[in-house]
Amino acid sequence: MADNLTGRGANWEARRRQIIDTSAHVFAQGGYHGTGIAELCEANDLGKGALYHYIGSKEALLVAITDLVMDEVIAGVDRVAPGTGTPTERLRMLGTEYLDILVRYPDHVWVLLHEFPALTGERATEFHKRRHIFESAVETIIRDGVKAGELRKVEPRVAALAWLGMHNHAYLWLRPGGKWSARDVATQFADLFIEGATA
Amino acid sequence: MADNLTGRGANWEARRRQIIDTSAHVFAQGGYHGTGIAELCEANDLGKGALYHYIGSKEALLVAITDLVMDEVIAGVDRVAPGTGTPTERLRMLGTEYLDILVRYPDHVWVLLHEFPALTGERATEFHKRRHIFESAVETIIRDGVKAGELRKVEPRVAALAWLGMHNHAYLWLRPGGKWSARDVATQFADLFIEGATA
DNA sequence: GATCCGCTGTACCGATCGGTACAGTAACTA
DNA sequence: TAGTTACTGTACCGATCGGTACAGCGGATC
Repeated sequence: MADNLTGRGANWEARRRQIIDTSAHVFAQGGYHGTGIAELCEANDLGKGALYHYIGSKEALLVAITDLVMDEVIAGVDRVAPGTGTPTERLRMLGTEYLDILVRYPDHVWVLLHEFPALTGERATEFHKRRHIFESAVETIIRDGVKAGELRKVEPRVAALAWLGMHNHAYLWLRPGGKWSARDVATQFADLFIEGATA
Repeated sequence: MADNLTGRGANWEARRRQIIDTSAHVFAQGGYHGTGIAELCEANDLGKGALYHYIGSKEALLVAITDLVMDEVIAGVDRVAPGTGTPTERLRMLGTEYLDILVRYPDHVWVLLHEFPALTGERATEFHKRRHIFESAVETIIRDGVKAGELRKVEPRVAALAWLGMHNHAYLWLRPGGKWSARDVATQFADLFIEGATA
């Protein structure tokens, strides 16, 4: 009997995941278009035949990398649903969740944020849909904060973009085992965003 | 007699600049590695011979695009030198300067922020040197603000990275003729960063 | 009118691009 | 042991890559 839907064994799944992770690292170094199939083969210590047996195509590999991150992001958004605290509390939680993903998957996130324009067709629309879920979650929380009188009358869209910019940008410098932990930085970001930097 | 140092006429200079701008737009659409020379030729309505007469090489074109932006950024930093106001005033000024550049050169900035890892050798080191000038200018202003008691005891490096993230990220959505002007957004960003979002 | 020179298109280069075909191989099953 | 199946390396595909060589063009200069 088939023990999964793909018709492939568990080994296949595990090896595929391994290839995705390794390739994410290579893409993060040289970029998607800048990295050739030959380079991926070498990094994964595989021939082209074997590689394509697992990945299907170069773009499918890119999709797998981005999906991995977006799955986590969407799960994070769900965990910070309405009713799990005040708007500012939820904003703090979401920031922590997001930076945690960023530290756990630095290469995958790098690829996601840098190369998503290379996605085509429905892969692209699917990605944009999920990104919109995340971004509008932030905006909605801020809007709720303003409505509740917890935040002053900021422009929710601009404030959300500021928040997203602060956090997204961390993919360039926040590293596991670095000087600051994801939790540290998330707290400092939240303090800055909510309280400001004024003495 | 030679009327300039390059030995090329003024027409050459003007046409070159035009090619740089057009190519920046193409790169911003398809990425540096994702765009072929043939595509650049078509966009500029030029043969390969003519194109190379002006640009020298593909990477030289990338350098020209990034230099154009960095020249402006460094000039902006110089204009906000110490003694031109309090730290918070200078931070507001720098934000306005930066977002203004971002709106005036949306394509060039896109290329800069996305493709600078493609720079090699001393072109790369030169770029990093100039980027460091900008980033440490932000950090120094914040440090001065804390020292002067104008800002609370934030971690200057993290706060600077938050500030840079907010502003850098705007290259993805801030557009000339869009809903918000660079000045509007700069003010809102500065208010958020300095005063926070709390009511 | 001859000469010169900035500029331009065309033809071409070797290398690499992403991807496919297929023959093998090793391990497991009947 | 015969057959099956998942896996893998090799050879190869046409297309495109970034870049070069060069002949020719037109307009300015003498």
